[in-house]
Amino acid sequence: MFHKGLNQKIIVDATKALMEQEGFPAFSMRKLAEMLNVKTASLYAHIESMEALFTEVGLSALRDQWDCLLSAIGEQHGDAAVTALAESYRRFASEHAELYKIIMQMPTGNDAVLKEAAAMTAEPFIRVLADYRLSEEQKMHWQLVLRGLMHGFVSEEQAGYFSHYPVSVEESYQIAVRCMIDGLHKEEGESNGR
Amino acid sequence: MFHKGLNQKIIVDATKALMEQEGFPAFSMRKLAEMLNVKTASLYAHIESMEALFTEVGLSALRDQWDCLLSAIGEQHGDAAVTALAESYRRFASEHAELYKIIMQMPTGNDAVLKEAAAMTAEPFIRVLADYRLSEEQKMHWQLVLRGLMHGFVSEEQAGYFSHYPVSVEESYQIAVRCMIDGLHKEEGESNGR
DNA sequence: CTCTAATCCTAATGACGTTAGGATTATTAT
DNA sequence: ATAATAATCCTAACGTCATTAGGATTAGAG
Repeated sequence: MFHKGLNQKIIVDATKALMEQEGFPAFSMRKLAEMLNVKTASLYAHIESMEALFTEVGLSALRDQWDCLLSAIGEQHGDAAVTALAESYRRFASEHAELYKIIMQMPTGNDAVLKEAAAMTAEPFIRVLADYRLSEEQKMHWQLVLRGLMHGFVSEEQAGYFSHYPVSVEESYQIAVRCMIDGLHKEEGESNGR
Repeated sequence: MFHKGLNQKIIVDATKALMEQEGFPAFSMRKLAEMLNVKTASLYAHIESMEALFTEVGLSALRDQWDCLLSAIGEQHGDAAVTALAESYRRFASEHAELYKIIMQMPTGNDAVLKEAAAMTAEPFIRVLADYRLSEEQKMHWQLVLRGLMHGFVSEEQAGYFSHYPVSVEESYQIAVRCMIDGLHKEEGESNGR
């Protein structure tokens, strides 16, 4: 049985499926090859290394996240758009916890990949902040602030540090997001788009 | 050469040193054994497994963090205490980036360990929030909010997602912390320690 | 001074990622 | 149609990894 029609896209998609199913730490080239009814060595005709594969998987997952966030924002603007972004950000991360881990582990090392990943991550936040009367520099700051908050919340939650708390984590998240929105308005008021 | 006086504390300390020096992913039992002038197998007389070792290392790192944060807060109160906590949180994470990764990777699985880790992580935040006129439930929410923000910021920074930005990340962090403090005061005003 | 328990070693196992080189099939040029 | 070329997948092997079993050596208790 030769020429089974293997290619990079098939391998990347299978890797994503395997990781979502068994978890990121349990992944191995052997299991991936078994899943594709192929010997492990055959994979190396289409990918350079496992690390390179992880990069491709990360970029693919990042595109999934990008789609999810942008479609959640839709045609909304201002506070509603921020709220929608925050809600969909947390939902994507919890529904694709393993892929989310890869996204966060990916950019170490390769600078070109880092820039592509950073741009894709930033876009939904840039879009949502466009409606606020802030300078470009302020928007940049608030982009980092929003991303930090959302990622941090999701990350602590996934690590398990927020379990066993006698309060609704969902509600905590909403408090945080509302706090950010208040902060955005305060900043708008203090310096009218200087 | 027998009976070299190996014990768990020595192994844990050496692991921390090795990780801080060469990074978390580069760690191996071989290197650890070499560092201690011992064969790899000998380590297993004092630790159950590598994962168990990681747990001990994580708890030890968490104690280091606990010391660092509490001494930074010192006798300060209110907004000054929150600011000091935020500043020291970010500093500890950047000075001990590899240990910080372990802290965040540790609690998966073992529930007893998770509770100990969660309690130790929470304490500095609980102390800082004690000065605000808020209900216990509100304090709980804001503890999660503050932790989420600080961790998220630090984590994105370490992953590399905040590099190549034409603004001072330090300043972004201060904006975020000030926003949180404003939020705390607003919450105090709306419901006087209900 | 002997017995026991702890300590450390040698040796081996199985899983892992990765590479080299050969066999087989598809594609292209004649 | 057929020969030359390229792509695809395989077998086999290597070195590294964490981990375990069992034996040799040493320290401390009776």
